[in-house]
Amino acid sequence: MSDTTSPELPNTAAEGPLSYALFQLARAHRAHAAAMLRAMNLHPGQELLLMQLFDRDGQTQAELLERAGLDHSTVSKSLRRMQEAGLLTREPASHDRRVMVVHLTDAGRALQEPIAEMWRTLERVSVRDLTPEQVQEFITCARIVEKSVRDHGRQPLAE
Amino acid sequence: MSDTTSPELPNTAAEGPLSYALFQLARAHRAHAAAMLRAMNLHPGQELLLMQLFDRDGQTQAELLERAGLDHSTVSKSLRRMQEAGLLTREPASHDRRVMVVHLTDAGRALQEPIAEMWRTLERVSVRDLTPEQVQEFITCARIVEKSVRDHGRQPLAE
DNA sequence: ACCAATTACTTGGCTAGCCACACAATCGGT
DNA sequence: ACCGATTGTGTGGCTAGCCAAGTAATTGGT
Repeated sequence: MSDTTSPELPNTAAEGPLSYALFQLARAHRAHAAAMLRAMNLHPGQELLLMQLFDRDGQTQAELLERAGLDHSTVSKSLRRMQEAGLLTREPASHDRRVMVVHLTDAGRALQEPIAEMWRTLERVSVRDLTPEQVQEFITCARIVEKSVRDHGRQPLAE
Repeated sequence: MSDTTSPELPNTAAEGPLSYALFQLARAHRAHAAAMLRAMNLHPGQELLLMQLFDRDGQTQAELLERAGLDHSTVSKSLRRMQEAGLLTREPASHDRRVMVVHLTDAGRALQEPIAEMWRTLERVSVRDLTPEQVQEFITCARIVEKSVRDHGRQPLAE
């Protein structure tokens, strides 16, 4: 079985306690999600595009990459592999022959419930030792930090 | 400039609110770290190995991958590239010719302060809109969730 | 003393993800 | 009507990261 021991924290990590804790948590969390995704023959990241298609089938690649927040080349390659895997189809739009319209196949739609179950399981495990108040506070803080980081990207120093 | 708009959250994400918020936060956070690492000609992940070497120079690859929590092949390739970049040296140990002992070069050691500064900057941006109490609570919860996820990997169902 | 098991590392193969570049189709200004 | 700018997508190249298989050196059991 894989090594589940928490990594030793280097001294430099003390320069960013929250950042380093977040980084380690995210890796463990993502690894656990990846293991469940692999059980349904999906690679990490593919579920995000599928989830967008569950909400609205027939989106263009531009819409998908915008909503998923990914690079266009990443989406292009990932969709091609999922097409080869029989999860979706890609056809050029009639009105604009540049855009590729993406549709789920039955096999793709069949993953909706397994993916939802994956998120439920991941959530159940994650919040296992937290109080409901801690869960809410964590989510609130996560969104605040995410906004801070994103805004800083736009406006490096607004002082 | 890159797209800093927060991705649209799919309906399926509601199945795991904390998990999805964590996932989105981690991506934005990591992207910001990656941008700063790129400014010092480092790729994401390389700073983790360097930080271990800052703490103790002359470790073996086995020690490094254990402490960093990475796959041995990932470490092998990453160290080779950093060696080619002149950041470190790898030499077989005299007592056991299987093990590779890793030493920092001057160029590698020179990155200690820039990496520390990167973590400080990342931390400053991250906690910008949080109270000190929220920061502490977030770190506490992050460690609890990390432990829950790791333990679940070892012991899927202990009921 | 010898051979199997273990250990440390390397390599190959795959996908995610980014950037940079290329290309085709559409749009827009003149 | 034309030509430049923009938009949507694809491709190549790079690294991270995982798994699986392979190699070399050491250890251990008989």
